[in-house]
This record gives sequence, structure tokens and C-alpha cells, in this order.
Amino acid sequence: MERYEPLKIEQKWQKKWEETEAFKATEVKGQPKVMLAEMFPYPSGAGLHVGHVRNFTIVDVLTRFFRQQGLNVMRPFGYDTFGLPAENYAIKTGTAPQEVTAVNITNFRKQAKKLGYAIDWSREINTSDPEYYRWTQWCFLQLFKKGLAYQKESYQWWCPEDQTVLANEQVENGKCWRCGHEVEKKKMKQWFFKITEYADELLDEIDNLEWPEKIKTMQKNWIGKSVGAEIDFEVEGGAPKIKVFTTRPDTILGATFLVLAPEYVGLEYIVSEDCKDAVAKYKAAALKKSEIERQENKEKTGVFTGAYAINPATKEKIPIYVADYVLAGYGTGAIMAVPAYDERDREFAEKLDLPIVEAELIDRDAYGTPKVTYRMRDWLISRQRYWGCPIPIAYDKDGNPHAISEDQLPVMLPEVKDYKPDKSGRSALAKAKDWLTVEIPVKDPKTGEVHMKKMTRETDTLDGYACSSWYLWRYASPRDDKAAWDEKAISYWEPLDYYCGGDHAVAHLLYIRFWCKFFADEGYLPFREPIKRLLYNGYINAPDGKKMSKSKGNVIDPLDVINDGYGADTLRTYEMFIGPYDMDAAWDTRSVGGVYRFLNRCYNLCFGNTSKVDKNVVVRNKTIKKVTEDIHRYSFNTAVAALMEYVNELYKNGASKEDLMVLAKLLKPFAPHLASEMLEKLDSDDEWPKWDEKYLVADTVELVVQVNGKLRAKFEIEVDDLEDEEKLTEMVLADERVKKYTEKGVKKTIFVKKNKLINIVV
RNA sequence: GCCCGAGUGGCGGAAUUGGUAUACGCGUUCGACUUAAAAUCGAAUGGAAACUUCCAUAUGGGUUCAAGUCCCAUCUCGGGCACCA
Repeated sequence: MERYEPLKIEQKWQKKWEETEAFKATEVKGQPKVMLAEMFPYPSGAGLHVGHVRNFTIVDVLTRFFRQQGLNVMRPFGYDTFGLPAENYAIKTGTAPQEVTAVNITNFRKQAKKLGYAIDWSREINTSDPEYYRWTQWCFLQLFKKGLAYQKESYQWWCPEDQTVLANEQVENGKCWRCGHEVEKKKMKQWFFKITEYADELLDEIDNLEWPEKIKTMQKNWIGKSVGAEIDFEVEGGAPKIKVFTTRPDTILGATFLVLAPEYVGLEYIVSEDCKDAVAKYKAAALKKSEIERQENKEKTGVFTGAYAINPATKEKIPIYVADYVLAGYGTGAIMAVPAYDERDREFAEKLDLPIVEAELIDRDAYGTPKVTYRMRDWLISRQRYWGCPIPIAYDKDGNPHAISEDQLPVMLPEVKDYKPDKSGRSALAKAKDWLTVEIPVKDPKTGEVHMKKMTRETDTLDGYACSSWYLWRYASPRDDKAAWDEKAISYWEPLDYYCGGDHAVAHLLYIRFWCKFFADEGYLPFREPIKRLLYNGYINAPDGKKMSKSKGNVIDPLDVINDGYGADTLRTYEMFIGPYDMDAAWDTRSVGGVYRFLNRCYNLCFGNTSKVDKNVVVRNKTIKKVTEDIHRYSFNTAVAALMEYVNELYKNGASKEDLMVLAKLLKPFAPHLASEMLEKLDSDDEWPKWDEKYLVADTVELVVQVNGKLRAKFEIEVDDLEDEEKLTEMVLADERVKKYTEKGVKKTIFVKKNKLINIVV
């Protein structure tokens, strides 16, 4: 008999699938469809890691399961390639990010193919491909046209040494991650998407999603809806009045002072002459404070502005303070402080010795207008970075932004030699002198005539999350050069039925919902939620239970597992068996061997002698049912366990051809290469087997007898006897094994037919 | 600080609707095959006791005929948010 040689088998089938384009998906009218995808990976130089394998295999198990059930299945693949790691590599080595990305994609594709995924490779997409980002720019323009992409002055992290804006994650302990210089906040004009416009709908529709509760809660908290009121406070001396937001307008009688954020717009008109220096000093210090400092030191600080406001309810004169515990970006950037009812206000009042008044509550609507506020801010999308999608905007002489016309797309990312941002505060795109100037058609508002006008291009690029906010729709028609997505194709395939990933619980998953609603409003999408079901998988940690990391040297390379001789089928099946898919798990090298032994047993059963007698009808039908239902509820680990039990049973009793066909079919989603080899030997198709309930109903069952809830005896009884409670109880009570517990007398008996159980209470 | 999730043998885990706790796998032990080892096959495996019981699902209470599962409190670990008025 031949030995199980996974690498040989896997190579054979992978070649076959590649040559026949086995997983190519086409629209078939009337055939029910399923579309599945993982969160597309960033193809790093390190290649596939075990976390990718878990993520991709979950999608693959479902993909193959649905295929075997005769559904029309699409499972595409793509690469999220724009971003900092490639740019950093470029800065360090002088290699173009385009080149690095191409190499990494080739490697990733090769590795993914080694795992035998049922991917439609003709639908591969890559966000840094001009044929892709052309349509990212088109999406941007639609938002721009509707005023949902706009520019605004706001405070950003700024490194005075490198002369560049930094993202939050590029600020480490208040210092620039590159040069170590202390960062500060600087007011700058940036691009935003107006996601807040959809805050209500984004919140309301969360409840209807088949998503994990954890993610839904996180999104709700992120949006953070607060119902309250806005109240105007007159300022003494004629300065503009101050509008505050509060969720407790009923506490206004206890408002003993106002607090403004350091960045409060119009602060200069409020501060009195003699307080100017102190306030300016405080503001400068607050803007310099790093995020970490603000988080770690919540000690209240603040200064008096020298100005007073009038409490509209008490008509009393109350002082106005500036303090950094009030945030500029939330509400109006100003609050009425009610130290008797608010812990933070009390802390501040105690520190600065301000009055605390235990006033009574009044009608909520007495002095304010009802107002709903959200924690969620508009989405800042401009980056002063090279390796991203260019923003399709140009500026006229007066600095007004104009859309690049759609027929001029894509705005190609220009090739430059030096990727590092310079002291201009602009990305490396500004160094592409020839690229900077552009002529775009502009309509004269008076005559209606169109003239080509010379303009200067925007040099910022888009946040990578913009690229991934529509890619699922590109999968429907990935080579379309007429539109971002084809109307017919998308209404057939989408919304996506299954989406699997282990990251981006809020950002990406909220942004893509936002774009979906916008494009539905614009008539481009026939649905308002892009993802029906979300599977949020757990991490795989190192054998020591810690996160895998290069520096700790505890990284398991999936390709090593394959090449050590275990093969992809073992790797895939092991990662499904490792535990519940949505929980973190620790890698256990010895358990990999256990899964290999299991697959080896499957092989030996199939390629050994078959039994002529069909002895396993009951366990076979049971297993079909169990595996089918377990996959439906994403309980992949118990599905594999059921297959192991089945194989153990077949080893004991001998396996018939029917037994083996069922085994191979049920095994195929997990170990497709081995299963294909088995099915070929058995001369069988891979149609998902059905179970027959009649084999699951036995003639006799086991009746469990408890006394006071403790198991005391088991009886083998006829199924029909379950109908006659009286007879059963009589029989049980007469039995010696039960009698010795019931001498004190039986109070009552409880019969649970469903569980074939009698509990005797004594 | 607030909001989620988890805690079950030596280890990863199972128990789907309150109903036989510990499926399946790893590890360990014994046996078969072998000159021997590996591989493979078979058996045992929660703890104490000893032929019949008792105790065990983080800890302490509670509800119930019956609790890993429900309720209350506490502890530990993981994740998210973090002065959002």
C-alpha cells in the first residue's frame, strides 16, 4: 500500500486547480449565490503568518462547504498595499515601494496557493494598482461633489524637527517616532470625510446586523450618541455669547462657572487684558501636552479668563475658565460646570476653590434647545505621505480646491527618487515638479463656457482606509474600466454574505458601512449594509501563550510546518481544530502531529481494504449531521473532532466504500487535497452528503435515573416505553440499584422525555 | 475608571434549549509488532478512596427536583474605550 505523502498529493491537486481555473465564479441567473471574503491582507515582506492561515482557512472551509452543497460561490482575494511600511522601506533602502509591493504580492500569492484555497484568482485586486486607485479617486470625487469630502483647519500632531504631521500612532510617549523630538499640536488645513452625516443611520442599523455582539457594542460606543441640550450664556462686556452642550440641562441651577477648551474658537475675545498672558501660556502648554501625558495625568488644571458669564437660570455672574479637561472637538468645546453633579467639575472646583452648589433639578427644556451630539468625529483622510492614493484635487491661484475631471483619472502617483517628507510640510509628491501643474476644465459660471485652467495639484494622499472602503464591491467586476463596479454584477453577488477577519473592529468596518450608505443614496448601490455576516476570529499566539514577534523569536512560520512534511492539509485542519474560531489560541507543535496522524488514518482507511458489510450506517448518518450543523454554526473544532470520532469507529468496525465516500466529502473543506485524492480513488463526486433521520432513531435508548439529581442507574429501554411514564417509573422504583436510595420514601418523580431521564426526589 | 469576553484534568478544549461533566486531541503509562528504536496498532488515564462511595467546572452565597450553564458578590486574565460634559 502507498504511504500518505502530503506534499506530493498537494502539488498534484494545486496544479490541477490552477490549470482548470477550478474556482472561477460567474453569475448564473436563478442559482443561489454565496460570496465570502477575508479582510484582505497587507502583503508584508515576512510573508504569510499563522494568523493569516487561520483567517483564510475559515473562509475556505465555508467556501468549499457551500460549493459542495451546489451553491454558486465567489471567493475572491486582494492586497491592501498602500501604507507606511512600504514607504519606510523605500526611504531606508531607496527601493521604490512599487517594486517592494510587487515582490511581496508575488510571494504572498505563491504562499496562498500552497495552502490550496478555493480562490477565484481572476478576481485578484491590489489597491496601489492605478487601475484600482483610479476608482478610489472616483469615489472621492463623488463624496467631494456632495460636500462630504471637505477641508477644515484643525489641530494635528506636528514634529518641529521633521517639519511634518504625524498620525496618532506615530507619536510615542509624546515624541516623534523618527527623531525623538517632542511633538506639539499645530493648526493645519486637512481633508475630512463627513461620516458624522450618517451617524444616526450607522448607529440604528447596527442591531440588524448578524455580527458578533462585541463588535456591535464597540461600534455603538465609538459613535457615542448623547442626547442633551445647547444653552447660550451671555458674556459680560459684550463678547460673543458662549454656547455650551450638556446632557444635564436640568442641573443648570447648580452651574457655578463655565469652562472652555484651550482651543476654543473666539477665546481671544473673551479673555480680559490682565489675564491674557496667563491664558496664552496655559494654552501653549496644553497644546504641547502629549496624548500620553493627558491620559496618565488627569489632575485638573486650568486658568481664569478674567471674564464672567450670566447663568440664564439664576441670573448670577459666574466666572469663565480655560481648562484642558474640556475637549475642543466634542460638543461646542465649552461646558457649564456643575460641580455638585459632575465628578470632573467637582474635582476642578475643589482644586481652584470654586463654589459648589447643591441646587434642585428643574425642567430639562427650560433654558436650552434639545441637541444630539456624537463622540464620533469626521474622518481625517489626508496624509502628507508618498505611498498612498493621490487626492484628485487641484488648486487655483486663490487656493480654492477643484475636482480633477473624471476623464482625467487616474491621477497617477508620480515617480520620485526621495520619498522622505521635507521641511515644506508636504509629501514627497511635491518634488515631482512636472506632475504638480495640471490643466483642468472649468466652467465659467456666467457664460457657461468651459476653459482649461492651469492649477496646482494637491500633494496629500488618502488614508489607506479609503482604499479599503469599497474594495468588496470591486470584486464583483474587478477588471471593469467603465465603472468602479458593474451594476448587474454587484446586484447579483452582493452584499457580501460572509466576511472574516480579526482586526479593524471599528475603523474599517465603520468606514465601509458609511461609504455603502452614501453610494446607496447616490443610486450606485442597491443595498445599505455591505456585510451581512461578520466572523471575527481570534489571534494565534506562540506556544508560550505570548504574542508572536520577531524580537521574541517565537514566531511559527506556516510554510515551515508545510515543508517539514506535514503539508497544507494538516496545517489547515490543525488551525481549525485548535479551538473556537473566535477565541485566541496558543500554538502547540505536538498537537499538529496529532492532526497529521488523523489525516494519515483517513488515508490508510481509504487506500487499505474496504469492508463488504455496511456496519456503520448509524454513526455515518450521525457524523454527517454533526459536521453539517457544526460548520453552519462555525464550530469548526468540534466538526473536526466528530470526523476523528468517525474515523476511530471505522477503524474498529471496518469501513465500507460508502463510509469512505462520506468521510472524504466531509473532510474536503478542511483537507481538500487529501479528500480529492480519496474521492478520485473512490471514483466519487464531492456532493455534500445528506443524513437520513430514520437511522438516527434507535429501537432502544438509555434511560438515566437520578436520585436527588445524582446519577444512580442506567436502563436500556424500548423507545416506545418513553411514552408511558407511569410504567417506566414503576419499573425504575422496583429496581435494586434504585431501591437502596429510596428507603426513606419517594417525595416525587420528575420525568424528562426529551433527555430520557427520571429524577427521583427523596 | 467604564464597557465587553473568558476562567472546566498534567495541557488545548467539549457539553448547541438548566437535564448522564471532562467528547476529541496532546501528554503519560502498559501491551502488541521489532534484535532494538521510530512509525503503526490496541488498552488505561480528573482526584481521593477501594468494589461501594465521596469530592471536583476560579472563590463565596443563592434560585431549582436538577446548575459548568441562571441570579448576587468577590478574585484573576484578555480585549476595547479612556476627562466625550
